[in-house]
Amino acid sequence: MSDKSAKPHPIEPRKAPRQARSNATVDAILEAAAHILREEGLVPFTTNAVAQRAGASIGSLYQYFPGKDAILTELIRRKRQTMLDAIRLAARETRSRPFAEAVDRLIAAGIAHQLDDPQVSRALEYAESTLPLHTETHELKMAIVAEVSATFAARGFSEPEIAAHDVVALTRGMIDTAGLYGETDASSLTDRVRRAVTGYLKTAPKVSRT
Amino acid sequence: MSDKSAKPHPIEPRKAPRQARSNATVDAILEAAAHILREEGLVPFTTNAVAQRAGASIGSLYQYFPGKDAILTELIRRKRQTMLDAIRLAARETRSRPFAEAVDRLIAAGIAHQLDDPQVSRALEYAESTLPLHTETHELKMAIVAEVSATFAARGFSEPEIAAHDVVALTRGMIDTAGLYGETDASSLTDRVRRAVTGYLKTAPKVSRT
DNA sequence: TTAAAATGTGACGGATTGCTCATATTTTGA
DNA sequence: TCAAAATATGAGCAATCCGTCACATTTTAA
Repeated sequence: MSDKSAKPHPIEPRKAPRQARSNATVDAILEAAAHILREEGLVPFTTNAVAQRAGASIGSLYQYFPGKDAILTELIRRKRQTMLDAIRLAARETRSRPFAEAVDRLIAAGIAHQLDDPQVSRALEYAESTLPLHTETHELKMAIVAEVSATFAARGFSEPEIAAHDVVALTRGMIDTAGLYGETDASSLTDRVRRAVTGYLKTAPKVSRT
Repeated sequence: MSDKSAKPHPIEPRKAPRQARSNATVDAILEAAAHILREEGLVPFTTNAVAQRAGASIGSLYQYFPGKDAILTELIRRKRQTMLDAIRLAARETRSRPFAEAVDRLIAAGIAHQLDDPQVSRALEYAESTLPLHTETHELKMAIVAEVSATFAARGFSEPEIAAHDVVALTRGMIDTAGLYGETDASSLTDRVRRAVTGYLKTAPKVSRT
């Protein structure tokens, strides 16, 4: 009856490390966090466990993070930034290359993001849905769609945003499934994803040349 | 140092209810479990919370389930059975219908499964990855692929398993993303998924008619 | 009717988790 | 050099959570 449901755990970091030593501590904490997510998952992911694994004291941990959710948030933000950078790089480096190559590079960026550390990715993915990060999530998706969309628009597709949205979604689906099955052959996966994307794009409307 | 990582929580139900009363209790527990997953997620999902919400005592709960994981497992199994039934029905009812209609029906079954109760679906999806259910997961995927594959084979595709695998994966990706965005317009989603599937299938090899 | 089986109850003990705080150590900057 | 700022420590408390167990109630079936 009471609002037990709302658990507004703080998300933002407490204070930024100012010295090299504390910087190392924060890094160690984040690495330990990723390690636990990778090896044991979200359930045994506790502040005490993270601190211990990081070789730091709980006190130190709480100096920089107000709780486990803040650690997860930081992990998510870093991973996202990495992927977005890769996608932007791929898009920009293939501006004047053949379309097929541009598509390949974008797919490769997405695959790298998910296939690298799939356990951690999956855990963070679910964690994200329980965190108040929806605004950021939306912004990220928008940024990704914007990049892909620009690439499509430059090649004459008339509804680049929709195409980008759907291409990203179906690519994600295939990549996730592959990760689930423990597929490690990126080239085979790339090949099949390319076929799906290409097939889909053939049905997408193009700007009519009058 | 010790193997704290392995937490082999029991998964199988303890005993089956024999009377109508206990049957109702088990149902209430499962409904309460779904409710908590839907409203609060995996973190506040505790045995005590489930029992309280179900209007049963913890003692009763532990009479039928050895722990929270067993409840999640049962939830997953029931949901899966429902979806598989729907897919089989769709496949069988469209055996002698136009191919486009068969594809639509299969897509609709998948969409219904995910768009109905997306919060619960997401929670169960992550939970599944932490449970020793991989064998069952694989069997389910095989069963689904088998149905879709049979449909494809009957229409002359020469690599129906691969096509089915990829179509299921990309469909899942689009549906999941839609669920994430809170899309509720099933018709729009169906339309876009159909375009993706159709586009992909156009690149799939067909049996050559000699 | 009645004994056995099935079912339901919830207080509670042991274990875990989140997190603080008083205190110790290191680094900085003047 | 040395006081202030930054950083690190970990015992320990409050708040859960899990899960059992002794006992009460209901249902079954002979």
